[in-house]
Amino acid sequence: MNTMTRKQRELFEREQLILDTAKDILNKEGFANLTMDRVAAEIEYSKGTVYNHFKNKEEIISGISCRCMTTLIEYFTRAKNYQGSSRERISAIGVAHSLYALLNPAEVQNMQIIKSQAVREKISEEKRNEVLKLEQTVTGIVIEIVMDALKSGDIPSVEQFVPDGIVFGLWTMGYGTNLLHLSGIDFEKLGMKSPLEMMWVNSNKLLDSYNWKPLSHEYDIHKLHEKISNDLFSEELKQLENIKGASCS
Amino acid sequence: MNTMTRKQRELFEREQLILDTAKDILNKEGFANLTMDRVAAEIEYSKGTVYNHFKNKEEIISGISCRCMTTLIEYFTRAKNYQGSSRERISAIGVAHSLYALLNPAEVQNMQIIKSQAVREKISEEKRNEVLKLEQTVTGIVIEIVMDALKSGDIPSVEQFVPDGIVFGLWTMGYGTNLLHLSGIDFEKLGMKSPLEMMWVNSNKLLDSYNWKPLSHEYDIHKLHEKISNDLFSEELKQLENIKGASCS
DNA sequence: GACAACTTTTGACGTTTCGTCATATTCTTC
DNA sequence: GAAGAATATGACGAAACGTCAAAAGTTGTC
Repeated sequence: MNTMTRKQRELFEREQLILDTAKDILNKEGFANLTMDRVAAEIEYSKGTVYNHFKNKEEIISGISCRCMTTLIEYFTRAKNYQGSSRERISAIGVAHSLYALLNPAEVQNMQIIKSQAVREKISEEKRNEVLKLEQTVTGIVIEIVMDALKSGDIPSVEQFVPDGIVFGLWTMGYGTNLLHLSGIDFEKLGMKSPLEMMWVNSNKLLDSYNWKPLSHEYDIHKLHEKISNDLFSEELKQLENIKGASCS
Repeated sequence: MNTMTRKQRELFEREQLILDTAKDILNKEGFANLTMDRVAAEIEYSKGTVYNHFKNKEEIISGISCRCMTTLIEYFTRAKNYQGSSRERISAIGVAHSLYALLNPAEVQNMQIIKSQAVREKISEEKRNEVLKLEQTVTGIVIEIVMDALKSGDIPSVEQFVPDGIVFGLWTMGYGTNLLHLSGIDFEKLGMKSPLEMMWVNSNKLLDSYNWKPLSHEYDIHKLHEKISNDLFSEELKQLENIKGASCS
């Protein structure tokens, strides 16, 4: 039995339709072309109806962002549950992040938009907390892995603030990488490795410097990356191939 | 003799006035209240005149951002010219970044805004390149220090892509930290160190992992932080004290 | 199935802001 | 001081936002 009445279901589905439509416009035509009238026209309801669902444009953005983060959380959860050493599991988080960024470049941008003050300041307390909570879920997953590593002794617990330091380090590198990715610099042309590759190397170095065993010189980090990709994200890898293939032809 | 005519000087000064005014509004009342009419009223010129200087609102933001980056570049240059080991000089970059973020919290936000797609897509090619060029100046300074360290042997040049990796790592951590700083999470309340402190620790760990001598266990990183602050940024430290004092009373 | 009470949808409307442009004003030069 | 160039002005049209009274639809009751 469904817990929702038909009415509620309809409402919920329309909400998704609005988000889908808005996301489409956003991806295809950019933030400037995302207007309430446009969304209303596209879903073939009146503007008032759209406003019944979302108090303003910014809350639609927020809604899109939340759905994006839900996908990310799904990836991260898979990584957390990876069968392997704690170091492999935290590495899987890195792989998850990369794959997510590659598969959903537009979503990475969206998550950027919602972080800008202009959008943030127009969103209701409630919605802001929703985003915050999802963000905490994400960091929560990472913290769990770090805690496991501390308990099992894979990380020596000599220093204080180790978990925070590691999570903070990975978090900042991840977001910074996304930001750089959007900044319009073509790294390959400058003779640099791709941002995601550099991030993979650097986050491994960071983990090493926290003495998270086994240290990366004891194995091949690129092979591990491949192994995790295949083990956990084979489906996503295929999708990626399709996208790449399509954009080349 | 001045190279500009009086007319040009007036124009230039008005441009600065517009930027000052806009920055004030932005800081005090947020992005939403920054309107062209408002700026025009405040500087006591007509809207058309404002549009003579800046093609649209976004270009004003861009202008503010450029001025902010110029300040940052000044700080970074001071750090680069610090008399000491290469490791101390790169550390000075970290100190410069922290101090900058503490002294100009609003500017950090502004630089965030300009990175958002919504603003970016409305800025002319020309202005976008101006920002890009400043950004390259910033990274250029850091790269110079890394190169010096490689030449002097402070970093062993075993691996390829070392300079890019280091710059990329510091860059992403820096921007990520700024982002986190704005995200509205109160770290102290969560029992964590402040973002800037965590960044300081993590970036030192990153430098260690690239084997940048002397490694941080050979000295006290917190004392070094203090020393650099006093040597290079005593004026800025005083300003900081004033701000803190004011906000407590 | 008729009626009342309640919910949802609609789109016209007032408001704000943007960015333009014809006109007015000021400045420069001869 | 007049002609011509440069600059400033603010009224104006267009585009979006967000609201709200009225219309349409739904549900429950007799």
